[in-house]
Amino acid sequence: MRKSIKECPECGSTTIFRDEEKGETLCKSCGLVIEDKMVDFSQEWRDFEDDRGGSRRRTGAPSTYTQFDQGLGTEVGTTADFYKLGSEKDKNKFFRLRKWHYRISTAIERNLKVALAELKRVGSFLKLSKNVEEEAARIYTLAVQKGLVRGRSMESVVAGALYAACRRHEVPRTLDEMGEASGIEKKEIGRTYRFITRELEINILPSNPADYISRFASALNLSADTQTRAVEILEQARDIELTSGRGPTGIAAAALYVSSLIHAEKRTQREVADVAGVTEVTIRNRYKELIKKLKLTKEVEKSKKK
DNA sequence: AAGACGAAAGTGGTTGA
DNA sequence: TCAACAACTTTCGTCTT
Repeated sequence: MRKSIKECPECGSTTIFRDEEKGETLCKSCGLVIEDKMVDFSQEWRDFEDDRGGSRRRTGAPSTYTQFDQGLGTEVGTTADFYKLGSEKDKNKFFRLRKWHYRISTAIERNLKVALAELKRVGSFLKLSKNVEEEAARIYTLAVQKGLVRGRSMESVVAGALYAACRRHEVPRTLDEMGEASGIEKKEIGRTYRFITRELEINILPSNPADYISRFASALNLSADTQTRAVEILEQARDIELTSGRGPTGIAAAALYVSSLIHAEKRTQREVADVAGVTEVTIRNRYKELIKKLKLTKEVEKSKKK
């Protein structure tokens, strides 16, 4: 959750008013809109918890973040307001604020329009669900409002937001895949990803190797049995703390490799390495650890003889 | 001949002084 | 801010099937 502003940056007074309904934070003494298009953190309009309906606060269609301004816009005052102002000083201030607000909001809108198109493109390339795209769009919007795009390419922030959204929804894509889809170098995506999650205080659980299994397995045409076995192996590995500190894709790949040996559906290290985006060497290292620590040697030998 | 294995050197990121 | 460090990669030679 974001910090609330205490003083008006324009006039320094402390008469900050947060209008939840309009989604704006403004200064009552000079009228500056400090922040608009706030994110509504209140109750969702859907409510599956119980039937009382008391917590169902919002009605109507949910606003969407994949629409560039969520169908809402703001403007500072109108000319009618202008004649209520007395002094020359106030009038000048009025115009200045109006002008700046206009510039800022149109800039943001232009940016979002382009960025969200890019986001949808990359999202559909990666076959991401609508939910994930929404989440990514929300993250991106926040990033723009906080001015985090400055000094970074828009595309890389889009990619970072998508990556973060994937992680939150536990449908991880690797940085390599994200890079391929967006045309941004993976280290750049990693950097912006880390930057925006830190700045926006989004905390993300370290990704779970098991989340990768099904995708890798289907890329390798492995049976469901092999897949579930791989997940079991991962669980055992996690219990003896083999997984912490290691790259999740490497572990997932090794577990899948071992499992493929046990189920006599052998894939070469090369093949597994390619779909997982790691090298054979990493698979070998993880594989050795798994075999040794989990005492799987027997099982592998057994199925070899068949 | 292809795949598996392992050693050695290099890379990018994290951490702690 | 810099150096130490762990994880991972690249490269390459050797062994196994």
